[in-house]
Amino acid sequence: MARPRNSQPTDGELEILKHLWNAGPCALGHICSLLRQERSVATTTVATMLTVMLAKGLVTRSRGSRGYLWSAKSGRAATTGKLVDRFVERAFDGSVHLLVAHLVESKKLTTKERRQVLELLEKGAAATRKPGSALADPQR
Amino acid sequence: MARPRNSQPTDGELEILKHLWNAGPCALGHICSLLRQERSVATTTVATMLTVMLAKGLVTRSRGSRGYLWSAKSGRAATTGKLVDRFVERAFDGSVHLLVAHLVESKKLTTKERRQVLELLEKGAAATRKPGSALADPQR
DNA sequence: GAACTAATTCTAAAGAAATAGAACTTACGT
DNA sequence: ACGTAAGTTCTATTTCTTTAGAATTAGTTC
Repeated sequence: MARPRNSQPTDGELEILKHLWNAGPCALGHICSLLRQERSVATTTVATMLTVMLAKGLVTRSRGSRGYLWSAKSGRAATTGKLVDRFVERAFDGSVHLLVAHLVESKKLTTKERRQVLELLEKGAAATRKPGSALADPQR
Repeated sequence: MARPRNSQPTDGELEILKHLWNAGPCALGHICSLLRQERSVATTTVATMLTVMLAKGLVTRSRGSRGYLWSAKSGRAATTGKLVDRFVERAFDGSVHLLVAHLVESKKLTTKERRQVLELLEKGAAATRKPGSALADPQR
C-alpha cells in the first residue's frame, strides 16, 4: 500500500483545507471562488495545488458530475493539532509549557480571554484525566 | 534607505538563532560545532546561511580576531513573539484565544502543566479578580 | 616566513512551493 | 447535437531554502 507520505500543509494548502473544512466536498470551481474572496488566483494554480495535496495525502477526491469533488482527508482538529505540534517543536523545542508561558506572559491575551482560558482550564481540571487518556483525541 | 526586509527565519535559520541566543556572539567555526551536535553540515553551508540572514536582518556581525563574530539581531523573546503571531495568523486565523482553547481542550497539557498555567494566569490576572474567587483553586 | 587552517565570498545545483499557459476531455444547456 | 464552460493534466517559470565545492583571504603557529 502507498505510504501515507505524512507531509504538513504549506500556507497555500492550508488555505484550501480551511475552505474544505467549512464547505465540505467541493468542485474545483467552487474552491476557486472561495479563494478569490481573498486574492486572485488562476484555476490551473488551484488544480495543481490540489494534485500536489492529493499526492501528499492531504485531500481525497471522488467523482462528481463534472470532474472530481475534493475533500480534506483529515479534520480541522487533527490537522491543527499536528500544526501545533510542529510549531511547538520548532519554536519552543517541544515544550508546550513554554508556549503557554509565553502566551500568558505576553500581552497577547486580553483580560477577557484570560478569564475564558481560566474557565476552560476549570472544566478541564474538573475531569482530572490522567495523561494518556483517550479523551480529546484529535484523530477524528 | 534600505528597507528592513522584515523576514521570518526559516527552520534552519532558527536553529542558528537559538545557538546564538544561548552562546552570544560566535565565530563561524563555533556555530558549526554547535550545529554539529545535532546533524552534519558543511562550513560553507553555514556561512551561506549567515550571509542570507545578514541580508534579512536576522543577524549582525562585528570583526573578530579571524573573520567575524556573528550575533542574533533580535532577542529570543521578540523573535519567538513574532513566530507565535505568524503561527496564530496562519493556523488560527489570528485568534490567540482559539489557540489556547485548542491547547486546553487537547490532551497536550498534563495536569501539572495545567496547574502551572493556572498559576501564571493568576499572577497576570490578579489585579482584575476579586479576592476569594473559586478560580484560585485548580484542585477543587 | 612558510605552512596550516579558519573564514569568507562566489558560484551553483537540487528541491519545494506558487504560479499559470496550453491542450485536451467532457458534461450541460438550449 | 453542438458549442461553451468546467475540469484535468502536462509543462514550465519564478522564487526560496538548503546544500556545498572552489577559490581566495588572512590569522596562527612553529
